Amino acid sequence: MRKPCCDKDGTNKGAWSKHEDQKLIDYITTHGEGCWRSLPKAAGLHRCGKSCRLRWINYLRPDIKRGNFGEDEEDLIIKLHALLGNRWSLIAGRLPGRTDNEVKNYWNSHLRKKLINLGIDPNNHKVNQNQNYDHSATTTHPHNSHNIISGSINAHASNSDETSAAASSDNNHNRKHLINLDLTIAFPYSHHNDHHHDHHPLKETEPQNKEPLNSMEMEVSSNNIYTTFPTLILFR
DNA sequence: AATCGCAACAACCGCAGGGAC
DNA sequence: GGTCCCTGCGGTTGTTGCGAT
Repeated sequence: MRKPCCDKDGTNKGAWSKHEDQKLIDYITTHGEGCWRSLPKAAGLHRCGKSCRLRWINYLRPDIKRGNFGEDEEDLIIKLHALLGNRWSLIAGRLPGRTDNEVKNYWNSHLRKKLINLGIDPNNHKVNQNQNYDHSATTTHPHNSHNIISGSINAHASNSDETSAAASSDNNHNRKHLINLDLTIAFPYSHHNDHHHDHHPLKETEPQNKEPLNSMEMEVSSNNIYTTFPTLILFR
Protein backbone atom coordinates (compact mmCIF):
# COMPACT_ATOMS: atom_id res chain seq x y z
CA MET A 1 0.00 0.00 0.00
CA ARG A 2 1.48 3.28 -1.11
CA LYS A 3 1.92 5.89 1.52
CA PRO A 4 0.05 9.09 0.72
CA CYS A 5 2.30 11.87 -0.48
CA CYS A 6 1.43 13.93 2.54
CA ASP A 7 -0.75 14.11 5.58
CA LYS A 8 -4.07 15.34 4.26
CA ASP A 9 -5.03 16.74 7.63
CA GLY A 10 -3.61 20.11 8.46
CA THR A 11 -2.43 20.91 4.96
CA ASN A 12 -3.73 23.88 3.04
CA LYS A 13 -5.24 23.41 -0.38
CA GLY A 14 -6.30 25.75 -3.11
CA ALA A 15 -4.83 29.07 -4.06
CA TRP A 16 -1.53 30.12 -2.56
CA SER A 17 -1.30 33.29 -0.51
CA LYS A 18 1.49 35.84 -0.96
CA HIS A 19 2.75 34.88 2.46
CA GLU A 20 3.06 31.23 1.46
CA ASP A 21 4.71 32.17 -1.81
CA GLN A 22 7.28 34.25 0.00
CA LYS A 23 8.05 31.46 2.45
CA LEU A 24 8.61 29.06 -0.42
CA ILE A 25 10.77 31.52 -2.34
CA ASP A 26 12.82 32.31 0.74
CA TYR A 27 13.40 28.67 1.52
CA ILE A 28 14.38 27.63 -1.99
CA THR A 29 16.58 30.69 -2.41
CA THR A 30 18.46 29.65 0.69
CA HIS A 31 18.48 25.88 0.39
CA GLY A 32 17.84 25.21 -3.28
CA GLU A 33 15.32 22.90 -4.94
CA GLY A 34 14.79 19.29 -4.01
CA CYS A 35 13.61 17.20 -1.06
CA TRP A 36 10.08 18.30 -1.76
CA ARG A 37 8.65 15.91 0.77
CA SER A 38 10.49 17.46 3.65
CA LEU A 39 10.44 21.01 2.31
CA PRO A 40 7.03 22.10 3.63
CA LYS A 41 7.91 21.30 7.21
CA ALA A 42 11.34 22.86 6.92
CA ALA A 43 9.93 25.97 5.27
CA GLY A 44 7.07 26.28 7.71
CA LEU A 45 4.43 25.68 5.09
CA HIS A 46 1.21 23.77 5.66
CA ARG A 47 1.27 22.31 2.18
CA CYS A 48 2.20 18.96 0.75
CA GLY A 49 5.52 18.67 -1.03
CA LYS A 50 3.87 18.10 -4.34
CA SER A 51 1.95 21.31 -4.05
CA CYS A 52 5.14 23.21 -3.19
CA ARG A 53 6.97 21.74 -6.15
CA LEU A 54 4.16 22.60 -8.52
CA ARG A 55 3.86 26.12 -7.20
CA TRP A 56 7.58 26.69 -7.57
CA ILE A 57 7.93 25.14 -11.01
CA ASN A 58 4.82 26.62 -12.54
CA TYR A 59 4.70 30.01 -10.93
CA LEU A 60 7.46 31.15 -8.64
CA ARG A 61 10.62 30.11 -10.45
CA PRO A 62 12.57 33.22 -11.41
CA ASP A 63 13.11 32.14 -15.01
CA ILE A 64 9.42 31.70 -15.74
CA LYS A 65 8.37 33.57 -18.84
CA ARG A 66 4.88 34.87 -18.40
CA GLY A 67 2.52 36.45 -20.84
CA ASN A 68 1.15 35.53 -24.20
CA PHE A 69 2.76 32.90 -26.35
CA GLY A 70 4.56 34.23 -29.38
CA GLU A 71 3.83 33.11 -32.87
CA ASP A 72 7.05 31.12 -33.03
CA GLU A 73 6.16 29.44 -29.77
CA GLU A 74 2.70 28.50 -31.02
CA ASP A 75 4.20 27.19 -34.20
CA LEU A 76 6.75 25.13 -32.35
CA ILE A 77 4.21 23.70 -29.93
CA ILE A 78 2.04 22.51 -32.79
CA LYS A 79 4.96 20.93 -34.58
CA LEU A 80 6.30 19.27 -31.48
CA HIS A 81 2.85 18.03 -30.56
CA ALA A 82 2.57 16.44 -33.99
CA LEU A 83 5.82 14.61 -33.26
CA LEU A 84 5.55 13.92 -29.55
CA GLY A 85 1.87 13.89 -28.70
CA ASN A 86 0.93 14.96 -25.19
CA ARG A 87 4.51 14.90 -23.90
CA TRP A 88 4.06 18.31 -22.35
CA SER A 89 7.24 18.30 -20.36
CA LEU A 90 9.27 17.49 -23.46
CA ILE A 91 7.51 20.15 -25.45
CA ALA A 92 7.94 22.68 -22.67
CA GLY A 93 11.60 21.78 -22.52
CA ARG A 94 11.98 23.27 -25.99
CA LEU A 95 10.33 26.52 -24.94
CA PRO A 96 12.55 28.49 -22.60
CA GLY A 97 10.72 29.79 -19.58
CA ARG A 98 7.54 27.90 -20.33
CA THR A 99 6.25 25.13 -18.10
CA ASP A 100 4.56 21.91 -19.05
CA ASN A 101 1.43 23.05 -17.28
CA GLU A 102 1.38 26.31 -19.17
CA VAL A 103 1.95 24.62 -22.51
CA LYS A 104 -0.71 22.05 -21.73
CA ASN A 105 -3.22 24.72 -20.73
CA TYR A 106 -2.40 26.80 -23.77
CA TRP A 107 -2.84 23.82 -26.01
CA ASN A 108 -6.17 22.89 -24.49
CA SER A 109 -7.54 26.42 -24.40
CA HIS A 110 -6.15 27.92 -27.59
CA LEU A 111 -4.31 25.69 -29.99
CA ARG A 112 -6.75 22.79 -30.00
CA LYS A 113 -9.55 25.08 -30.99
CA LYS A 114 -7.41 26.80 -33.55
CA LEU A 115 -6.59 23.50 -35.25
CA ILE A 116 -10.19 22.36 -35.06
CA ASN A 117 -11.30 25.60 -36.70
CA LEU A 118 -8.80 24.93 -39.45
CA GLY A 119 -10.23 21.48 -40.00
CA ILE A 120 -7.36 19.64 -38.39
CA ASP A 121 -7.78 16.92 -35.84
CA PRO A 122 -5.64 18.09 -32.91
CA ASN A 123 -5.15 14.52 -31.74
CA ASN A 124 -3.41 13.21 -34.82
CA HIS A 125 -2.81 16.42 -36.80
CA LYS A 126 -4.58 15.00 -39.78
CA VAL A 127 -6.82 17.18 -41.83
CA ASN A 128 -10.43 16.21 -41.29
CA GLN A 129 -12.06 15.44 -44.58
CA ASN A 130 -15.60 16.57 -45.31
CA GLN A 131 -15.36 19.26 -42.71
CA ASN A 132 -15.66 22.95 -43.31
CA TYR A 133 -12.97 24.95 -41.65
CA ASP A 134 -13.29 28.42 -40.32
CA HIS A 135 -11.53 30.99 -42.48
CA SER A 136 -11.89 33.55 -39.75
CA ALA A 137 -9.29 31.68 -37.76
CA THR A 138 -6.71 32.85 -40.23
CA THR A 139 -6.97 36.33 -38.86
CA THR A 140 -5.36 35.51 -35.55
CA HIS A 141 -2.00 36.88 -36.59
CA PRO A 142 -2.76 39.11 -39.50
CA HIS A 143 0.76 40.45 -39.87
CA ASN A 144 2.57 37.18 -39.71
CA SER A 145 3.46 35.39 -42.88
CA HIS A 146 5.14 32.42 -41.16
CA ASN A 147 2.65 31.41 -38.53
CA ILE A 148 0.73 28.19 -38.38
CA ILE A 149 -2.00 29.55 -40.49
CA SER A 150 -0.07 30.75 -43.47
CA GLY A 151 2.80 29.25 -45.36
CA SER A 152 2.64 25.69 -46.59
CA ILE A 153 2.50 22.16 -45.38
CA ASN A 154 5.96 20.74 -45.84
CA ALA A 155 6.56 17.63 -43.84
CA HIS A 156 9.90 15.89 -44.25
CA ALA A 157 9.77 13.85 -41.11
CA SER A 158 10.74 10.40 -42.24
CA ASN A 159 9.36 8.92 -39.08
CA SER A 160 6.20 10.98 -39.00
CA ASP A 161 3.86 9.17 -41.33
CA GLU A 162 0.80 10.88 -40.03
CA THR A 163 2.17 14.31 -40.63
CA SER A 164 3.46 13.36 -44.01
CA ALA A 165 0.16 11.80 -44.91
CA ALA A 166 -1.64 14.93 -43.93
CA ALA A 167 0.72 16.96 -46.03
CA SER A 168 0.59 14.85 -49.10
CA SER A 169 -3.07 14.07 -49.34
CA ASP A 170 -4.64 15.35 -52.53
CA ASN A 171 -7.71 16.23 -50.58
CA ASN A 172 -5.64 18.58 -48.56
CA HIS A 173 -4.45 20.56 -51.50
CA ASN A 174 -6.46 23.61 -50.60
CA ARG A 175 -5.16 23.60 -47.04
CA LYS A 176 -1.59 23.88 -48.11
CA HIS A 177 -1.77 27.59 -47.99
CA LEU A 178 -3.27 27.63 -44.55
CA ILE A 179 -1.15 25.42 -42.37
CA ASN A 180 2.57 25.44 -41.93
CA LEU A 181 3.67 22.14 -40.48
CA ASP A 182 7.18 22.49 -41.77
CA LEU A 183 9.23 19.77 -40.13
CA THR A 184 12.86 19.71 -40.99
CA ILE A 185 14.63 16.64 -39.70
CA ALA A 186 18.38 16.38 -39.80
CA PHE A 187 21.01 14.23 -38.18
CA PRO A 188 23.41 13.78 -36.60
CA TYR A 189 24.76 16.95 -35.03
CA SER A 190 25.68 18.30 -31.69
CA HIS A 191 25.95 21.83 -30.40
CA HIS A 192 29.41 22.12 -28.96
CA ASN A 193 29.35 20.04 -25.83
CA ASP A 194 25.75 20.64 -25.10
CA HIS A 195 24.69 17.05 -24.68
CA HIS A 196 22.60 17.76 -21.66
CA HIS A 197 19.34 18.28 -23.43
CA ASP A 198 17.42 19.39 -20.37
CA HIS A 199 17.43 23.11 -19.74
CA HIS A 200 19.71 23.99 -22.60
CA PRO A 201 18.65 27.23 -24.18
CA LEU A 202 16.95 27.26 -27.53
CA LYS A 203 19.08 28.43 -30.35
CA GLU A 204 17.84 31.61 -31.94
CA THR A 205 19.54 30.72 -35.19
CA GLU A 206 20.78 27.58 -36.81
CA PRO A 207 23.62 26.30 -34.70
CA GLN A 208 27.16 26.67 -35.94
CA ASN A 209 30.12 24.31 -35.70
CA LYS A 210 28.07 21.19 -35.88
CA GLU A 211 29.84 18.00 -34.95
CA PRO A 212 28.75 14.39 -35.36
CA LEU A 213 27.24 12.77 -32.32
CA ASN A 214 27.50 9.20 -31.17
CA SER A 215 23.76 8.84 -31.05
CA MET A 216 21.33 10.09 -33.58
CA GLU A 217 19.78 13.43 -32.96
CA MET A 218 16.79 15.01 -34.56
CA GLU A 219 16.43 18.66 -35.23
CA VAL A 220 13.13 20.41 -35.55
CA SER A 221 13.26 23.84 -37.02
CA SER A 222 10.47 26.30 -36.50
CA ASN A 223 11.19 29.42 -38.48
CA ASN A 224 13.93 31.00 -36.42
CA ILE A 225 13.82 28.58 -33.51
CA TYR A 226 16.14 25.62 -33.65
CA THR A 227 16.19 22.77 -31.23
CA THR A 228 17.55 19.29 -30.88
CA PHE A 229 16.84 16.22 -28.84
CA PRO A 230 17.81 12.58 -28.99
CA THR A 231 15.56 10.26 -30.96
CA LEU A 232 15.66 7.85 -28.06
CA ILE A 233 13.66 10.36 -26.11
CA LEU A 234 11.39 11.13 -29.02
CA PHE A 235 10.40 7.58 -29.81
CA ARG A 236 10.76 5.78 -26.55
C1' DA B 1 -26.45 46.37 -11.51
C1' DA B 2 -27.11 41.48 -11.44
C1' DT B 3 -26.35 37.03 -13.15
C1' DC B 4 -25.14 33.76 -16.36
C1' DG B 5 -21.94 31.29 -19.29
C1' DC B 6 -17.64 30.58 -20.97
C1' DA B 7 -12.63 30.82 -21.29
C1' DA B 8 -8.30 30.79 -19.14
C1' DC B 9 -5.42 29.54 -15.72
C1' DA B 10 -4.00 27.45 -11.27
C1' DA B 11 -3.88 23.57 -8.59
C1' DC B 12 -4.91 18.74 -7.38
C1' DC B 13 -4.77 13.77 -8.00
C1' DG B 14 -3.31 9.31 -9.39
C1' DC B 15 0.07 6.87 -11.54
C1' DA B 16 4.62 5.49 -13.36
C1' DG B 17 9.64 5.63 -13.46
C1' DG B 18 13.78 5.29 -11.27
C1' DG B 19 17.05 5.20 -7.51
C1' DA B 20 18.29 3.43 -2.91
C1' DC B 21 18.36 -0.16 0.15
C1' DG C 1 14.90 -9.34 -7.52
C1' DG C 2 11.64 -7.03 -4.38
C1' DT C 3 10.11 -3.16 -1.87
C1' DC C 4 9.96 1.50 -0.50
C1' DC C 5 10.27 6.24 -1.33
C1' DC C 6 10.68 10.41 -3.98
C1' DT C 7 9.93 12.86 -7.97
C1' DG C 8 7.86 14.11 -12.25
C1' DC C 9 4.18 13.71 -15.64
C1' DG C 10 -0.31 14.08 -17.65
C1' DG C 11 -5.27 14.21 -16.99
C1' DT C 12 -8.70 16.44 -14.62
C1' DT C 13 -11.02 19.61 -11.64
C1' DG C 14 -11.63 24.01 -9.28
C1' DT C 15 -11.44 28.93 -9.31
C1' DT C 16 -11.40 33.37 -11.19
C1' DG C 17 -12.17 36.93 -14.49
C1' DC C 18 -14.63 38.84 -18.15
C1' DG C 19 -17.99 39.59 -21.65
C1' DA C 20 -22.84 39.07 -22.95
C1' DT C 21 -27.47 39.54 -21.81
